[in-house]
Amino acid sequence: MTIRDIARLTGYSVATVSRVLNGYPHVHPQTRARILSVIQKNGFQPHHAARALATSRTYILGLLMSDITNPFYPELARGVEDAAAARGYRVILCNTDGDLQKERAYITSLMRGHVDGLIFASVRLDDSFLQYLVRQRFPLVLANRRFYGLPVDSVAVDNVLGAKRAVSHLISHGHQRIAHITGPSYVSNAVERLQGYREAMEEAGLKVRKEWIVVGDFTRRSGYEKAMVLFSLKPRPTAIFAENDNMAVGALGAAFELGLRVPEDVAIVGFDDIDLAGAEAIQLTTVSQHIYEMGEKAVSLLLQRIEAGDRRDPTQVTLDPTLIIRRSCGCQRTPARIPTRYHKRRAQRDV
Amino acid sequence: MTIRDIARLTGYSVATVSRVLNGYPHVHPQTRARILSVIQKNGFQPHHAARALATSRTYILGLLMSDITNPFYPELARGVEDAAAARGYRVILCNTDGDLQKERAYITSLMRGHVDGLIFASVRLDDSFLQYLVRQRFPLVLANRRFYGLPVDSVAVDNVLGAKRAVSHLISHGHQRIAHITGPSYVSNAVERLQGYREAMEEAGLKVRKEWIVVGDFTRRSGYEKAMVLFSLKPRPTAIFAENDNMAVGALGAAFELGLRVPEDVAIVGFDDIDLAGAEAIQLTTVSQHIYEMGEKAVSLLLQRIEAGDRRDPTQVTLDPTLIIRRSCGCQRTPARIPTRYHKRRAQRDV
DNA sequence: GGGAAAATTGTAACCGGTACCAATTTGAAA
DNA sequence: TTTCAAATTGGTACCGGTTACAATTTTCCC
Repeated sequence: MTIRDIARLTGYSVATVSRVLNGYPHVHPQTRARILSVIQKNGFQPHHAARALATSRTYILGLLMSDITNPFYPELARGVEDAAAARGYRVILCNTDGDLQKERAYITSLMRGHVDGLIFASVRLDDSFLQYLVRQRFPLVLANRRFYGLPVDSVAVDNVLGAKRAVSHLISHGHQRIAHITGPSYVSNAVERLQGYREAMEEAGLKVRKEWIVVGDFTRRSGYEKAMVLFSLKPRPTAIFAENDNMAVGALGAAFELGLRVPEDVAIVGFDDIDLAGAEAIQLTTVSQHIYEMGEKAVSLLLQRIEAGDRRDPTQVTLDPTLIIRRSCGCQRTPARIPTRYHKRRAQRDV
Repeated sequence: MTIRDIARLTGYSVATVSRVLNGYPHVHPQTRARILSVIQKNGFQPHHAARALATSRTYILGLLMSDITNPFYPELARGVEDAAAARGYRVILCNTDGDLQKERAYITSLMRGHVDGLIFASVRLDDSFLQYLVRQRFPLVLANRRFYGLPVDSVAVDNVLGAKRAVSHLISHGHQRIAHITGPSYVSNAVERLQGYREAMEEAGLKVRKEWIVVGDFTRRSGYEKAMVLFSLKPRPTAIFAENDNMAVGALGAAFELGLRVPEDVAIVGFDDIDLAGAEAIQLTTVSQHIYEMGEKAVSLLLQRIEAGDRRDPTQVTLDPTLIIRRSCGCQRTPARIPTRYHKRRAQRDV
């Protein structure tokens, strides 16, 4: 069933049918009604590829991320997908594992008649290739990553401010030995959050011992391992600020394993506010970077770029980080355990 | 830069260039070399939409799921994406929120020249529409869901067996009052897992009290709430088998909030083995349904269907559920806490 | 050297829409 | 009634590939 079939069935030309399909003016209401009813009756749908070829618009966006399995991304992807769907766009998902080869392969393949624009979520990508893309004027936007000195749209939180808020909160709880799990130095987020940590400490007149700063890689595993290192320090830090929730949850696990109570023995604060952070069993205090909104915003920037082309100046959107207070910082205590006596009794009854 | 440009630059015809692009035989090695070098030099990439229109193959798959934010799906999506990418396919992500309208809208739009096939991950979809799709012979496969009586490819675990293994394990720990958080009865997984629970109890000669079976909706929140209900029962169940990890984690939170130790006061077992279940802070014993492999398998079934058409009989792949033993079932104890004395000392030094 | 088969290459008609331009019809003013 | 602009509709050349078929060249064997 093609547009020509509809033309034949209705007795009109393909041009008129096309006009009806696209809601153009200069079509007699009666004609429109007749054609629409035939379209309806036959369940006709315009062919995507044909339309894309003719208009050179696919209404598909490409979303590149390192790994959807990392709990940060599903929420971003959801924000992107919802915003895209609301404006008639579909989303192609690409996992690159932070592998430059994969990134480039995806990009070059997607650029040619595949997608109308690309969203790079915390993508690595060397300067030269990104520069090349920008010069090509292919619509793209960076999310959760900055690239200074290049005229490109981007969305990210104010990382320095977010980190400062987290650390200041810990300080307000009376903590002085605050350790920090940072990320690889080639990630702009890591650098900025580390800076925020330093500034907050300095402004409070606290000095930072260098063994308090350990480098993770944003995985839960690395958070666990690095926290283990921190917990072996003497004197032990009384609080940890981890640069993402993943690592904070790992640190939580390390504390648990050592029998340290959170927040009584050690306070922990994360960054991101992934969904899990709010779980009753976790209750992680963290800095929200409004991941979902970041996804939405990335789409709206991208669509502006697609529709307005390079008549627009590149804009850098900065989201305001907000501290989400839960249990792990010390604002709420750990629930008391049911006394052992009670358990003994119950156990006896069981037998 | 089109194929005609390459033809002009090399002096050959578009047909020959096309043959080179597609690696067809009957091209002189020298010709191939020359054309390839020109393609290389100009960074030519064939236009996706044009190729799709000509061949009526898009090399895109559609993946429908309720919500990528649900921790079950990212891993599935990753399995799908990896398997697809390995065979030259891209994946379009669709969040339907289990909304039948959205599902149908996505499907009808994607079917026309958009994707070569669809993967329905635990999709609701009424019988009639699914039947219609099957009759249309559009390539599709069901993942994490069965549809009995319809000739359609599908992948799923053996839910009954998985549930039995989970419950039997709890029984082997000496539990007798084992409660169960099930899912909505319109979900085939829920029905089957509930059946497995019943069978395991029955085979062990344990009777099931009806208040031990509570209905959740697979969200963490519902796991939390239903566990709270279970914990208020007298006598309190000594173990809970939740039908997915999400709800099990919710139950963990409820236990924590009431000061109940897991596994000493209450054992908890989940289903799925999402990534989080292995976190040190959670350590959830669960039944793995090999989510990643499920995604891979779904793709391989779908591609077979796409390539072989209806010459293939529909196949139902059943994955073997394996019990992943961690802490929450009672095989490992909760680490002892560092004595309070020690904390006091530390606190004094702090001031 | 002749002739058939195989190898190589070219021509042009699709695929299913869109959109420019022209043709025709309609409506209103003159 | 004539005239002209606006409204409506049709014809057809694209978009950028693929591929059936034809044409040409080369290879091989007797």
